[in-house]
Amino acid sequence: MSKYFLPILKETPAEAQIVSHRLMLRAGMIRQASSGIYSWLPLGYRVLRKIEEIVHEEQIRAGHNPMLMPTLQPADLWRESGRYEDYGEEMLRISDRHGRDMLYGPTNEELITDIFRATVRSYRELPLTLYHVQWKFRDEIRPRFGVMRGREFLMKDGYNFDVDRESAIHSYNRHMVSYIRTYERMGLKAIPMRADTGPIGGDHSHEFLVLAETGESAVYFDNRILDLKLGDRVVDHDDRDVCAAIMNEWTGPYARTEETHDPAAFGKIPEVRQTMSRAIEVGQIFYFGTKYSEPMGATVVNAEGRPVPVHMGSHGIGVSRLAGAIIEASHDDRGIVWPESVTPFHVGIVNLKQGDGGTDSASARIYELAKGAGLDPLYDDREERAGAKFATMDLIGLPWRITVGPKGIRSGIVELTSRRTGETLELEPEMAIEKLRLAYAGR
RNA sequence: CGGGGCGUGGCGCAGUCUGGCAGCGCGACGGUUUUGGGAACCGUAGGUCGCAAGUUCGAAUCUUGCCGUCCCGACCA
Repeated sequence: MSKYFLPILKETPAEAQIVSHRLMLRAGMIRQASSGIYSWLPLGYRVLRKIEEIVHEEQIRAGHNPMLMPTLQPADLWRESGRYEDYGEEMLRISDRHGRDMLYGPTNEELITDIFRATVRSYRELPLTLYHVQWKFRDEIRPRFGVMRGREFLMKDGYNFDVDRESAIHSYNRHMVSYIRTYERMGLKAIPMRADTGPIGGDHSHEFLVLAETGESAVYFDNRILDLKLGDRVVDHDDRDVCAAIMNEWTGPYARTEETHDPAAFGKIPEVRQTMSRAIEVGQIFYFGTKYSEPMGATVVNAEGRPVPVHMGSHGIGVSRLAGAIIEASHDDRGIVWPESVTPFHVGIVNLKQGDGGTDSASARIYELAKGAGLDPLYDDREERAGAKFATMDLIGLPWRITVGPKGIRSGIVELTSRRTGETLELEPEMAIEKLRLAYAGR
């Protein structure tokens, strides 16, 4: 820690209104550059990358192709789809030195469709799903809540291309499955809810919402949906029936946002299961048919040899927003409580008596043992009192802490403490590392 | 865009009404004593008081304009 950049704040910055924003600032994860635009400091950047990595793994598992498109796009493509005017003030428009109209991409349907139409000719090259994780800019009227509603934000956005509606619906269902697993892995209970389609358009859409007091959306649902779990279920993402069954399982119980809420249908649920809450939107999937492929001429030749516009869908996960959403869902009065899967470090090592030969060498050895076991440790080797070190560890929310004290180390014992439960075990260092290795296995 | 705040050292704030040496707490740095839940003492550094113009002998303070930022509303894949 003496070599790390971790600017902890004892006092809460005045501008932060919600708990995730306060904790991210206090834990030195982010720093505001301007309204709705943030720098990700080393600790925050670690979390952001872990979230992004889980997103990638689950996309690739579902058979989707990672790529990277630019943030700056030519305006002409957007004129072609008709959205250059439609998108309005929320789109940041820029011109280059030659006076060409450019824009900072708020989404990528136009660009991906342009790539597709230039390269794909036959239905035999379908189905195809391309995605990337890239920074977006939407010039919100009023950014707020830190990274939860920023203007610049990191988003995974994907686009599927299918020969007909039936295939595209399978792509939709497959995305539902991959998204459910993605959120589960982050320790979140994200509920798919029927959604409005907004300016992206289309007639088939679900949003994924994480329950949180501070959420911007009011939601209504049958609490049976909270019991659903994908867990370790092995899923063949190419199997239409399997994906459709999971889709039906998760969209069976009533779950709607304010915008699509149907009080009559909600009223038919047994009263004890009727639940109202606030929630944070962390993703959305759409099927929009030929909305972009028709005006932009993205066609393939079908099995009968005739050109047909491809059926498309798009899907988004708010990667940077998730960092905030996870904190909203997992914190206590002392600080953040990271799920094992996204924690910036696996274990914090607290040397209670810095400068004591016994604790110094034991702490250094445990640090090396942890690294040898494939773990990321953070060693608090600062000349601070124990209380300050504990408070820092609690604030930054690492799931585990190893405490190295002079009394214990004389008999070769350290303490392994869970951030979530506070439970403490007294163990030899090797045993503590072994327990951690098992706790993180598969994450 | 409408309404309401705020802008003074890294952070949190007082000082502005009523013009007169730019302050407090935390943090940082150095030293000493400490070390099992945010230590104590001594010392040090750090400020174009958001920017510009104006009024005045004199402006953080008054006037005007601008900028930034936060909150409520409208907006929001």
